[in-house]
Amino acid sequence: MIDVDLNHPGEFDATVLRPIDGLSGSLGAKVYQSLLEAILFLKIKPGSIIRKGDICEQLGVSRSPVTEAIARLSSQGLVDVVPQSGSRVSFLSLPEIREGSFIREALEIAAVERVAQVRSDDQLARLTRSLRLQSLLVEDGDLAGFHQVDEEFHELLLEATGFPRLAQVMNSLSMQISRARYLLLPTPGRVAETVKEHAAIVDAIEKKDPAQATLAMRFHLGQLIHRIAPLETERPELFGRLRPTMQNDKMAS
Amino acid sequence: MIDVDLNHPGEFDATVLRPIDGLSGSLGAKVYQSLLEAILFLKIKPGSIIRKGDICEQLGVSRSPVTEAIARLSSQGLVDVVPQSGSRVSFLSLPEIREGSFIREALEIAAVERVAQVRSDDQLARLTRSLRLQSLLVEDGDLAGFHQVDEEFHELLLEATGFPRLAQVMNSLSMQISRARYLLLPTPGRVAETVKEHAAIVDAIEKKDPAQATLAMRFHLGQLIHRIAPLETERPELFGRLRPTMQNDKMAS
DNA sequence: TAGAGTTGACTAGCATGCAAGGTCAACTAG
DNA sequence: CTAGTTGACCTTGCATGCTAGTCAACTCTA
Repeated sequence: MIDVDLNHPGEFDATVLRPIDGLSGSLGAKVYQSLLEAILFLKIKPGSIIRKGDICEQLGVSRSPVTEAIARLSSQGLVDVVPQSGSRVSFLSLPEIREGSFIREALEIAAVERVAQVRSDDQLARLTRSLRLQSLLVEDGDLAGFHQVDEEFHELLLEATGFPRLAQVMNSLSMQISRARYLLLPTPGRVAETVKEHAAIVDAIEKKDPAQATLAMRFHLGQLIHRIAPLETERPELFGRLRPTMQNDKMAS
Repeated sequence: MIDVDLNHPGEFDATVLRPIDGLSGSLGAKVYQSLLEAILFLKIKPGSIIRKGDICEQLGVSRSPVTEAIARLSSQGLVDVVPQSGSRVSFLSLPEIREGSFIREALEIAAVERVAQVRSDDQLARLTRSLRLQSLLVEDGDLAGFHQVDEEFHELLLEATGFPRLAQVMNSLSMQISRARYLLLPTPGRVAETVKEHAAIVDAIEKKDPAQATLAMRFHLGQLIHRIAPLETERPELFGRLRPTMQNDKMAS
């Protein structure tokens, strides 16, 4: 009776939303950040129905900023909203994750290819420093810290292209991946390999060898999808059983 | 006196917005489409101040759907909105256009590389057909029609990857480019070259030669930025004199 | 008993009133 | 005449009442 039926996913536990007090920006932006964090860290399970009214009550705001935030999440594919009916956190979808990986690969490879050509010594130094920090964290077994620095490393690479918005774009495009990635507890063995792969990338950048950098990055990113794919059978409840009804949103960005 | 001062850009001419009657989706979606068209086709000039109240009046809707539409346009960089002050259509910015071109190049090159490997005969046939159509339109001197088919050709390529959202993503990312591209009246000489470049891409895809396809696409896309760059001096009024105050929108996607 | 039709409760979307903040111009003081 | 100040107007952002559409449960009928 209390058993969870996926067709009737219980309303999400109310207390998972971070209060918006410490956040910056407009109310809508605060609500967005709070919801985004909850969804990315899977504090709200894929498939959960979200009621605007509940969120209003929890966060102590009216429906306007909540609507704004949900619209944004919807445009990023994290929330499916059915007009006049309801909204739910989107399921994970392996096809969509593959597509996201393809896009991410395309952008990061192009970025690293460019960086290998135009890098400054200062940028190289920053990458090398990040690399040393990664080794340190691995030795200490600080997996959470490593995950953080790992993301920063990729951001550093993207910013080194001289295109400031590139990192933002990548971030908003690969949120599906971020969510899946959160499921992959980093293992000591894997992080060591990751550092090696990062080192290969930095090495190629140092030598200003675009072709080599491209190869290293391609290999590195290829690892991720191989680790994500098994999740579909391991955690089927996070993936929609049937393809999420990809309705053609006329307003889709 | 009637002369336009860029610091006081007159409100945009009211009649440029297509009525929302013939459009589909929610009211917000309709307003979005109407505004998007007006901005992309430069019916509203960059730098123009847009007042939600005016738009409400013109389209006969309330502020809610207009706000929704503008929020969306803002997230795509087509509108700059200053809280409690006003909104304006963003200026063109060569750095941003370069960044957009970089992203577009990365994605289209990756796409064509993949298509050259996994294409079906049917997909190749569609591309070839588009190519023939292009030649036809060039012979007829139908430049407007060519522009349309040109865009469809690139969409066709992206869809051939098997990633349905890729074309959408590209579209929303390269709206700055679309706007700049609209300024480049296609010339008979240029379209002929374009067809040749397209033919080179299709040829490589036919031979399933990813490396060649990549090169051909890279060359093809490289032409665009070379033609856009001079616009900054030819049409300075469309580019912000000072860098648009890229405020760090906390909600930026 | 099974199925179709109806009804009711719930949702998101829309309209509109209100408040907070910013801009600009006129006015005042030096 | 110029610089600083102040105040009114105008904008967006937020709150809230209302509308319409959807889904599910229930009832009536075959």
